[in-house]
Amino acid sequence: MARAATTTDAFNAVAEPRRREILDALIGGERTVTDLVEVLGLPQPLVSKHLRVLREVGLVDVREEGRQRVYRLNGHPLKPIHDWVKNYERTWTQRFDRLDAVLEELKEMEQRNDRDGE
Amino acid sequence: MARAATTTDAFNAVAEPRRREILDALIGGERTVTDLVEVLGLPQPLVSKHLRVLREVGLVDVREEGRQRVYRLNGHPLKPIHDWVKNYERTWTQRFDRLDAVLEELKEMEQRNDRDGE
DNA sequence: GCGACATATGCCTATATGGGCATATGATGA
DNA sequence: TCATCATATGCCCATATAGGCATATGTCGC
Repeated sequence: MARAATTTDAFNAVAEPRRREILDALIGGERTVTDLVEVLGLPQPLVSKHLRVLREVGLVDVREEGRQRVYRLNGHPLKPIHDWVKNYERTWTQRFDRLDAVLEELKEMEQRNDRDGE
Repeated sequence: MARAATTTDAFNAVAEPRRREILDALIGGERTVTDLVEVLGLPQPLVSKHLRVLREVGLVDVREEGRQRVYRLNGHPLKPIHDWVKNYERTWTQRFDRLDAVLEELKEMEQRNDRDGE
């Protein structure tokens, strides 16, 4: 099997830095494709392709306005990422580093006992 | 160009669900490769390969203990993900939905004025 | 109707992935 | 020394990606 499609997940869609840039640009409000092309400094077809991926995972919505398409952010699909990564927050929070060290040492001892006991 | 390597980023490394499972398993404390194989129910070579990726982006550290390798979680590389996705939290927080709607409408009006004014 | 504008799609290439399988490497205990 | 266990690597394949470029589609003003 190859890598999972970029349109599988928010996780996969957002692994691309340009796509994150697009979303970042949309935080400020709705943007036209041309707006985004200018902000990102990328060729228009490439931006359209990235937008397609974002659309397919539901991270953006489109609205037609004359000959332009206005893109709007929809962050909901990012919630799973937030929820997942939140569980690791204490790993880099200075305040918990000592506590973590102690807890992990305790767990190691338990595991070592379990292994030896079997 | 192809997609960025999985070892480029925590973003890319973590796009793989099995790799997230491995990290999740390591939250409970250090684990042996065999432990992980049992927990994930995957063939050992595959687990070793995923571990390699996680090692290369610094998400896990290894320690040799006899003929086993004991893997330990290192969440620090996840911080950029957390920091990035945090900016989108209000998108799915019910409490802010109304406010966001109003703000976005205001911004739309401004943009429309800007566009028409040019 | 027509030419300019805005956007999406198609086709092409290089790349490296996830997984399957066999095997190399290394440590252990008898 | 040798068989066994624990782990990592190598080779194979199918897949689809990001980007480049040309072009299709659709809309506007005139």
